[in-house]
Amino acid sequence: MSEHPPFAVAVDLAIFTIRDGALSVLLVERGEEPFAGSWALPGGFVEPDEDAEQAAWRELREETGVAQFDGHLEQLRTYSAPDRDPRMRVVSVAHVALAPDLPEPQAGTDAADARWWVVDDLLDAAADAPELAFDHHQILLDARERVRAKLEYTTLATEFVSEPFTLPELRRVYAAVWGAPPDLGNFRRKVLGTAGFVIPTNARGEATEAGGRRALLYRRGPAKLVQPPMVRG
Amino acid sequence: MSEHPPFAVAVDLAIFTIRDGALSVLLVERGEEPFAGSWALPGGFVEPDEDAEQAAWRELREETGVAQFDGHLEQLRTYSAPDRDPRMRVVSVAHVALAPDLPEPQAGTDAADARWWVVDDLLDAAADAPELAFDHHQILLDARERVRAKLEYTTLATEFVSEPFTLPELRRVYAAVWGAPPDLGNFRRKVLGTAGFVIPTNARGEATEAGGRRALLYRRGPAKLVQPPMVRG
DNA sequence: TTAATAGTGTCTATCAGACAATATCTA
DNA sequence: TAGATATTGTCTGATAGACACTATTAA
Repeated sequence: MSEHPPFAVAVDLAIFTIRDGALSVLLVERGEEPFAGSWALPGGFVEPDEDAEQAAWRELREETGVAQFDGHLEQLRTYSAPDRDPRMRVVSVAHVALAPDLPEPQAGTDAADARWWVVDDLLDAAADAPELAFDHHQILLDARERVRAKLEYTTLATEFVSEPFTLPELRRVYAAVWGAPPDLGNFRRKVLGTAGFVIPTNARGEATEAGGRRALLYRRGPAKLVQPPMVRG
Repeated sequence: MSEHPPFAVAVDLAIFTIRDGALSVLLVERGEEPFAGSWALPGGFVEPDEDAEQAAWRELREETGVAQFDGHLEQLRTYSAPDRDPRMRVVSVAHVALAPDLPEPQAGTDAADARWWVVDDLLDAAADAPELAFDHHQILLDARERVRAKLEYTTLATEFVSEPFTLPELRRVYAAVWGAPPDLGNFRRKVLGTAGFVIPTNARGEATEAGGRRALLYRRGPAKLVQPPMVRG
C-alpha cells in the first residue's frame, strides 16, 4: 500500500429553481483568489465531523439564507482532476438541489455577490455569459442533464413547485427544463394516470388578470417513479 | 471560509462479471488492519498526479492482473461518513466495472487472498456469506442496483460477454443480473429491433455437447441507449 | 362577447406480453 | 430419430402521439 497524500474535500452545489419560466441556477461571485471576480457554484469545504451530504445541506442553507429548506438534494458525482484547483489538491463532491422559487440570495461572507442565472444562457453560449470558475461549467452541464433525465422517470418535477400547485404550473416546469412543453392532453393523462404522482384537492387556483378557467390544485403524492417514463419532446 | 482539514481520498471498485450464470463480484481478503481477515472490495488511495478515474483504472489492472482490460468502468458515488474508516478520515469514490469472464485473480501485495463471490449470496443473506469491511456492503448494494437499472435503458449488457457472442449468451446476462430471464421472443425482438445494439456476423457459435441449433454470432454495436427501455421481469 | 386558459374526448399506429410453430443441431 | 436448443411468427390488449372539442373565467 502506498502513502495517502492529503487532500481537501469540498462540496459544490447546483441549486436549481424555475424563475419566470426558465430553469435558473444560483451562482456566487468569488471575492477571493483563485478566480476572484469570477462566478462559481456555491460550495465549501467538508468539516471534520460531517459527511458530504451534511456539508451540502449546510452550504445550501447558508447560501440561500433559507433556514427551513424543503427542496430536494442529491449527490451528482465527484470531480477530482489534479489541477482543478490551483491552490492545492481539492476533490469536490458535487450535488444537485431543486427548490420552488427562492428569494433573491444574500451574498455570503466569502462571496462578493450572489444571483440567479438562466441556465441555458450560461451553457448555450449567450453573449454576456461569464466563464465559470474551476470546472464548474462541466459540473453545471452534468447537473442539468441529471435534472432533465430525472424528470422523465421520476416525480421530481413536483419539487420545483410550492404546494398546492396546478397541473399547468407543473407542466411549465417540464417546459422550462426540457425547452418545450409536453403535449397538454398527454401530459395530464400521464400525471393523473400515475398513481401517487399528485393528490387532488377540491380547491381551485387564483384568478389571473388574463382570465381563463381557474385550475384545480394538487399536492405532491408519495410516488417517486414514473413508469413507463415520460418522453422528452 | 473555514479551514480545510486533510482527508485521504480512495477509490473502491465493484468489479462484476458473469460466472456460471451468476452475477459475481471480486473481493479481496484484507491482510492488514483495520478489518484484517475481512473481505472487502478492491481499492486503494488516489495518487497525487492522477484523478479518481485514473486511480480506478490502475487498481483495476492491478487487482485483476489483466494488462489490457477491455471492459466498462464508471463512477458510482462517493462515500464520506466521518467514521467509515477507523484510522483516519477517508473519502472513497466508488466505481463500478463490468467485464467478460475474467481469470481467477492473484492476491495483491496488501491482500491475503482474492476470489470471486456470487453477489446475491453476499447481499441476500446466505449462511456462509462474510460481513464486508468498512461500508462495502452498502457500496455493493448500490453498485448492483446501478447495474440492474442500466441494463434496462442501455446496451451495457454487451460488456459482460466476449466478442463475438450469441443472443442466448446475452440473454443469460440479463437472467443473471435480474434474477430471471426476459421472454425469449420479446428479448430478441428488442435487441434486434434496436438499431446499433448488436452487429450480425455470418458465423455461428460452437456446438454444445447437449446438441441443439447453433446460434448466430454478433458483435457490439455503437448504440449506447435502448429506448424505450427493457422492462425488468 | 371575446380572448385566454383549463380540462376532456377520440382516433390510430405502435408495441410489449404471451405463446405457438418451425428450424437446426448432437447423440 | 429423439431431445435440445435457436429462431421466427402471430395474436391481442395497452398506450403514446396527435389533435379536436368543451368548459370556465376576466376584460
